Order: sequence, then C-alpha cells, then structure tokens
Amino acid sequence: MGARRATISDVAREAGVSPSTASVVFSGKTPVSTQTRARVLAAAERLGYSGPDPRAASLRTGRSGIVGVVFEEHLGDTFLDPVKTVMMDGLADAVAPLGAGLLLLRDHDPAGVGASLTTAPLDAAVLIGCSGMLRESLSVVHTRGIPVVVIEGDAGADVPRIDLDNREAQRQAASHLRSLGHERVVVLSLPIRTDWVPGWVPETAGIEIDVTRERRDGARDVFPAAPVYAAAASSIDEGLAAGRALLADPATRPTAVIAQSDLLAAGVIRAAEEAGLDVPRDLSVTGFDGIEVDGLAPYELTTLVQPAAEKGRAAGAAVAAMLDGRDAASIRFTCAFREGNTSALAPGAAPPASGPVDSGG
Amino acid sequence: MGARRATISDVAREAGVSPSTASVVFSGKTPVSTQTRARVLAAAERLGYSGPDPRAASLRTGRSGIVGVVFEEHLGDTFLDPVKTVMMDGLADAVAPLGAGLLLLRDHDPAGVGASLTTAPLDAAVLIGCSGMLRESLSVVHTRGIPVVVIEGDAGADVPRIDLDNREAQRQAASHLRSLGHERVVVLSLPIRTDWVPGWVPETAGIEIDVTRERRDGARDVFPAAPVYAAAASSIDEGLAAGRALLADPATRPTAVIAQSDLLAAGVIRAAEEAGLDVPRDLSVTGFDGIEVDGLAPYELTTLVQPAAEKGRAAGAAVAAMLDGRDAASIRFTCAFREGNTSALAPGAAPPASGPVDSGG
DNA sequence: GAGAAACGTCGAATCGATTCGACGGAGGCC
DNA sequence: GGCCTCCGTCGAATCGATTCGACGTTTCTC
Repeated sequence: MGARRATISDVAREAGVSPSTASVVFSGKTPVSTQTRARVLAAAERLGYSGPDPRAASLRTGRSGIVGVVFEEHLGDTFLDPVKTVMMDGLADAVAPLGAGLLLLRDHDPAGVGASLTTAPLDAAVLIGCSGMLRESLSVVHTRGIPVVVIEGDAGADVPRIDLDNREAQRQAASHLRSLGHERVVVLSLPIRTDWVPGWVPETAGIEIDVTRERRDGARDVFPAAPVYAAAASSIDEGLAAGRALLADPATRPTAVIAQSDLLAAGVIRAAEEAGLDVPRDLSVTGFDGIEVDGLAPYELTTLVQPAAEKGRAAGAAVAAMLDGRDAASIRFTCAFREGNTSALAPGAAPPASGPVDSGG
Repeated sequence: MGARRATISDVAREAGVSPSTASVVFSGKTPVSTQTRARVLAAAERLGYSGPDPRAASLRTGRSGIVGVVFEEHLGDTFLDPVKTVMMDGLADAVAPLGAGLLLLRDHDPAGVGASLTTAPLDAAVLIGCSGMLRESLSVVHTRGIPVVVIEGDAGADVPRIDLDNREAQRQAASHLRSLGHERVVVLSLPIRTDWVPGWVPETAGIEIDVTRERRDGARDVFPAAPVYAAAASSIDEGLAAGRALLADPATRPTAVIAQSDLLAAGVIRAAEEAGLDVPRDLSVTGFDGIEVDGLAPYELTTLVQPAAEKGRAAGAAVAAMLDGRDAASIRFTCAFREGNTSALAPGAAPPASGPVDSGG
C-alpha cells in the first residue's frame, strides 16, 4: 500500500552499488561493467523501478526535452489549417532526434491559469505567426532565457526566424494575372488582425499581421489600386462568404481574385459557381499555400506552393542548433508559382504578346 | 557575462527575507504582508527573476503541469482527421483549468530516442485509439504510476475509458438502409490494423482495431453477410480509391455502402459521381462521425453524429479527477443518427411499410 | 619487475524550489 | 497587566537524480 515509488538510491542499495553507478547504468554516459549493469537492472526490475524520474533529472541537467509551440488561436482552429498541420509535422520530425516532444501552448491564456510560457518546463520555444501577443510572449521567453525561434513573424534582430518570400511570391501571381489582361482585381486577404470581422479594409487601416501585409504588398506591387477584402480566417467557408460579397454586384465584380490562401480561393470558386460564373472563363482565382484542397476537383488552383514541412523542419533544426550552443540563422523560404486551371485570360482581353508569366526557368 | 540566472534565494537575499517567504510570494499558498510582497517583487524585478524554475518546482511538488497525449501515427495524419482535431480541442479546454498543457507523443518512436512516455515529465497520459502499441504504452505508464485515460480502446478494468456506442450506432444506420430495401450492402471500414493495405477483409482475418471491429459488428447485426473492404486511412482520397474498387463491376455493385467515417463516405460519393451513378438514387452512402466535410455540398451525409469535443472534454475531466485523487468513471457516449440526402430507397425496392428507421423519439 | 595507463566504481556536492512546524511580536480579552 | 490568539516569517529538511574528480585494481609496456 503505502509503497513509495523506488528511487535510484533504492535500486543502488538493492544492487549493492553506489547511486552514481546506478545512475550511469541508466544514462549510459560512462562505461559500466556488464555484470554491474546486470545487477542494477535486476534490482530495478525487482523494485519495479521504471527509470530515472524525469523531473529530478531535468532539474539536474537543466533539460526537460520539451519544446513549446505557441499558438495564438484555439487549437481546433489552428489544426484546421493544413499548412500549420504539415508544418507541425515537420517540426515534430525535426525535434524528435533531439529527444524532445512538442508542448502545445496558447499564448492568449483565457483563464490566466493554464500551462503557459511562464510555467512550463521548456527547453526552447517556437512561436507561430503570433503577431498580436508576439512581443509579450517574446519578453517572457527572453527573461526566462529560453532559446526561441519565430515562424512567420518579426521578433527583432537576435531571434532567428523562419519565413517566406510572401511579397515576391504574391507579386508573381499578380504578374501572371496582369499578363492575362486582368485589371479589375480584388485581394481576398487573411485577417488583418486578430478578432477581425470580415469586410473591406480601409486604406487607412494598419495591417497588424505580417503575412497578410506582405502578401497584400506583393499584389499591390502589380495592382496598386486593388481593393482588399479581409476574411476572418483561412477556411473554405470564410472564402465562400467573402466570395459572395465580392461577386454580389455584377457591375463592380472583379475579373480576378487574389486569395491569400488556397482555402479562401476554394471558397471563392464555390461562390462563383453559386453565382453562375465559370472559373476561369468569367473569373480567375489564385490561391496561396499549395496544399491539396479536398473536394476542389476538377479544379487545380493557380497558386504559390510553399514548403510547409520544410518550414517546420527548419524551425526544429534552429532549435536544435541553439540547444547545442551554436546560433541559428534565419531562413527565408521561397514559394514556387504553380499554374493550375483557375486562371485564364480576362474576359475581352487580347492574348498576351509573350509568355504569360515569369513563372519559372 | 557569466551571468547565472537568479534563483529564488538570490531574490530572497536581495529583498532581505528568507527563501521560504520569497517562495510563498510567488506561489501565494500562504498569506504574506503587502509590504513584504512588494519588496520581494521589486527585488525580483531588479534581478530579472521571472518566477520559480518549473523544473525545480515540479521536482518538489511532484507536478509538472503536463498531460501527455499519445498517438500512434504521424502527427500530420492524426490532424488530418477532423474528429481527432475537435477532440484535441475539447481536451485542451478541459485540461487548461488544471494549469496543464498537452504534450504530443508518438508511442511508436521510430528512432528509439525522442521524448516518450518513458522520459517525459508527465502528470497524466491520454492514449488515443492506439490499439496496437496500447498494451505496451499502458505498462510503461503503469509502472511509472501515472494516471491514464484511454479514448477508444480497451485498457483493462481499472483504466477509465472514453468511448462510443459504435456498434449500436452503426446498427442504426444499417437498419435505416435495410428499411429502405437495401440488400447488397458493403461495409467500407477503417483500417483493421496499422500498416494495412487497402482491400477486402477475409472472413478469417482478425480485426485488431476496436473501432473498426465494433462498427463492422453493428453493420453485420443487420446485414450478416455484408463484405468488408478496409481502407488504409480515414480520408477522402482513400474513400475515393476504395469507392472505385467497390463500384468497378456493375454486376456486383452494391446498392449501399456503409462507410465507417464521413471522409470515406465523401470519397465514395466522389467515386460514384465518377462512375456516372446518382447518389442516392443509384447508390446510398452512409458515413460516421458527423463532421462537416468541406466540398461535399450539396450532399448532406446520412451519418452518425458523434460528440467529438465532448469526448475530449470528458477525457480531460477524467484526468482532472484522477489528479485530484478521486477516481474517474468510464464514459460511453452515444451517437445521434442523422438522415441526410445520401440515402434513399434501394433501386427497384418497394417503399417501406412504416417509417424508415427507428431514428429518434 | 617497476611504473604508467586504463578502467570501473564511489563520494559528495549540486540543481532550485517547496513545505511545515516552530517562533516571535502585536493585539484582544478579562 | 498578564495571558492567549493570531498572523506573518523563518529554518531546515526534502524532492530524486547527475556529475566529476578521486581512488583503487588490473593490465600493459619497457
């Protein structure tokens, strides 16, 4: 009954060796004779000892084998986004060899309690696209002296970051549309800040979320006057709702929509179908991300393929480096333009003189 | 530079109090005079002390604030399944008030290293549908003396489990189909074991995965001779591939497919469309889960709606209870039958005498 | 055969905080 | 005014493992 769990000292005593020797048997950091090892293991078996207590070990070694991943949203919302899912997978792969696991953290802790950056035993932290609370999270992590890497966000000079050439990539898609003769183009953007209600973005409004701003800028490089309609999230449903709004008035209807995510683009295509428009004949739509959107067949989005898994892996590698005492470089990944069948000549436009776009090669 | 991080003793010394008092200021477990608190906080501020080291605290208290969630698959595969995603969300909600976070763990650790059940500082563990490694995981957890909850899996008598009335629910859908006159019915099942290659399941084959077996049994209660074709995973793509196989030969083609997940069902519907069949006129399809399948409109699946978020929350509640020293009861949730527009009278069948099914009320 | 190197084991210090019984002083009661 | 209570603070023990220099033995080398 009152059976306190066995400790390594108990095992050592049972095996007739010192605690240090027993410890070494489990950690393997120092050679131990075969018979000693066997004796210790047998003693452990007898006592039902299942290896060193991770809590005690982590106090001594200063390592817990835990990498925190900080999201700003509900987990459910996060994992609805295939890009994040794939990225997490890459991240998990990359930290596994470190002997580390991923701890899910929300930086906007509703209750005030809850495992958080402040109280979790972390070796390192990965912040994902948290533009809002980013500064706050960073300062917590910083005063705790925990290595940190940021994916898709600006964290200041000395924090390695992993991001994309959002602006350049989006510019490429926009050029593609321009070369197809499009002029009435609308940008359907991701939220411009957290808790954004879908709608047109006033020119005077600041765009707090980096990704959104960068992609918008890329589109504006080509279409300086393109209005921006921001959705509340990246999903087919949001895209559908936004698409309905954008396509409602035939008089002002755009000939092309530059969506900032594939899911939004898919929603716009559905909205177009609803409105009796043919994609791409009546409306061109471009996406962003390059994921497989279920249920979109036979459409293949014209989109920018981002290396999501690579991003995750790079973040993991950066964490590994910092844990090793080396310092990690920031990495900027490049998206690949992929032409699908959702973009075509603008209605009434003449075919372009040259190739449609500087898409590759 | 050699700036060692400040400890609580440093803070105490700086504030002119004892370490115990300083500790209490941060934990709030004992009343402290306002001025003492202020002095300690000021000292902490001065020294850049960001609160007690979680590692040390967890050694002393025996609590780490971490709940492990064990999957058997790749994270990416797991989160592809909306049911799991939603469940995780419920779980996250339920453990947050405990001050706990979720640590993602794969029980089948490829490298042998990697944070695992054995080495992570866990307060409790939640095992999800891991039928294969389940026993092994359980024994690890058990010798470590960690409370554990199992979702969708049999873990023996003294482990609380959260699951569904899979068999009864599936039987309900099958009855529905029978009452519509269907006789040539095929079960499109989830994998029958890990690493399963899609194909017909021989009658002699054992079904290792509980969910798969229970749902099959439910279907067999109504259609004892229904053949079973098992997919390799729950996804639209897998459903599509399976659907193609099932519908290939017009001579043997079923009039109804009982799919064990909504995603599989969606894939079958796509396959039917490809084959020029009308759903539900030529083919009825039922799903399981009751999630929103993107891109399936205008179809609304006839399916069994399971309370996924509730399951997660229940698991969290069970964990909370066990951490409190109470013991947690097993819970079996009930699915709700929902008739959509993907099931109809079997081709050439007479309308049923009574209502179509004992669906509710 | 003497000295050196190699190998395995041991001791003792240490990681940083928490906890609980003890203790001292201030205020209340009779 | 003396005694009792209450409240806040302090000491010291403890949580369980790791680490590294020291210390025999044994084996190898010249």
